Amino acid sequence: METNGSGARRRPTREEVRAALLEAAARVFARQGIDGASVDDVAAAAGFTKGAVYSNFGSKDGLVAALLDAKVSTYLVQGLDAVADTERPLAERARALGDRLTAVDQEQEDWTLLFLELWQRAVRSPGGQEAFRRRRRELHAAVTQAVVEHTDGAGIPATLSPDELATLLMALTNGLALERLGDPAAVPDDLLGRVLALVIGRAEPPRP
Amino acid sequence: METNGSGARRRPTREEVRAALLEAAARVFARQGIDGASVDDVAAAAGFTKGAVYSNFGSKDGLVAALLDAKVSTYLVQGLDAVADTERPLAERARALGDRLTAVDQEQEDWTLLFLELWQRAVRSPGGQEAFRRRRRELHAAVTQAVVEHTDGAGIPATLSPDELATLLMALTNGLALERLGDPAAVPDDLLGRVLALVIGRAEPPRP
DNA sequence: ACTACTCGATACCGAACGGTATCGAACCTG
DNA sequence: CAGGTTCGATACCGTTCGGTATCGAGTAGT
Repeated sequence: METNGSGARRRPTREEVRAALLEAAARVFARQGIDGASVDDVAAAAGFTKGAVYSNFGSKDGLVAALLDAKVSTYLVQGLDAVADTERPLAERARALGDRLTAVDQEQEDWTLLFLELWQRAVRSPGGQEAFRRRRRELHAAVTQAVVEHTDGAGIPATLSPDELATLLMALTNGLALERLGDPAAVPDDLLGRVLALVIGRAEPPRP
Repeated sequence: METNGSGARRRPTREEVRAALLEAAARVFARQGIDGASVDDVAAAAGFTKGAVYSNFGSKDGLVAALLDAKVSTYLVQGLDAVADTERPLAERARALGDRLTAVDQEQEDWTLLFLELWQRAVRSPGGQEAFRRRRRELHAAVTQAVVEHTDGAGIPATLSPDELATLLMALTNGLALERLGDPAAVPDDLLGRVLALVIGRAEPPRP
């Protein structure tokens, strides 16, 4: 099974190679852009050569698709986890959610940039549009359900359905991330949370 | 290309050529992406060849920069014009503004896509970052001032400063446009207007 | 230990692109 | 009409990149 230890050179597992390539792709693509980075660049950043990429992913598009899959699922998990604790009052929960999403955006810095580019590619490519929209709907549905569970019975404004609230939440998160990309200082850390609390807790008076 | 009334072949003005190239660039870049479209493609779409582009803009980046300038100013004019009429009540004005911005996004369809790509480029390029941030601040300042003028004395929530309201407005517009890009049906036309009215007119009760 | 197989490394190809040098026709000027 | 200038058309170059065919070291089965 393994000729590990001292002396013998071990060949990395296929999974190890895959993971290393994906991680390198995320870094390099985010920094240089997907079109701006060559397959050689990505492979080299992972300590391999082109051959490894084509052996594992078939094409550059295959690598991009795999990266999209990995990242989107990560995003969904993060989002759901952020709204997991159903203990505190609603407005406070909204504020916590905003802070959490903001923190995610900030710690992953250039991931936003890559996310935008993946979005563009998906919209532009004829085949990818369908798959992307399916993923998008899944995420939307998950967020909507979470919204329903959290706001059930609470005094949220009737002007916004849970469905629309989910859309608003996603749009706001992405929009603020975009804004922060252009000018990090222009977007306070707690802005998202305050806006969410404002929209959600409309029935309650503001407590300074 | 065109024959004049007197029978002689007329050469188009330099300004005509410039305008035609910019218009073609907006179309072609939006559809194929900036990196995805060659200088030949753009020139051909305008009825010219590469030579015209390099004679007028010096480089592909020069063309992109000129296009950015033209489009951003258009955007600002549209936005300011949308909030121009200061007659109607505030909430109603907010709703009208939302509808107007939404309409702009919809009629220019793939402009959003191009806008995103320009944004990316600006953030990524070392020199462009500064110029882009300057433009961004100008736009933000203009929007902030408009917000101050419109909400002066009205009962807007103290949780959001005019500055933050401007950021929120821009982020929301872009975020919803992004969302609509992925799934046009998921974003109702009047959502932006309703949310704005909700945030702005927090003091007033909702009128169905 | 021999053999068959896996899979990344290497060398290479054809195409596409940005950019440039040059050419020639359309326009000024006198 | 003549000479000069502008400016887009054309041909061409160097480079880069995605993709492929092939090779060879490491691995597993017997």
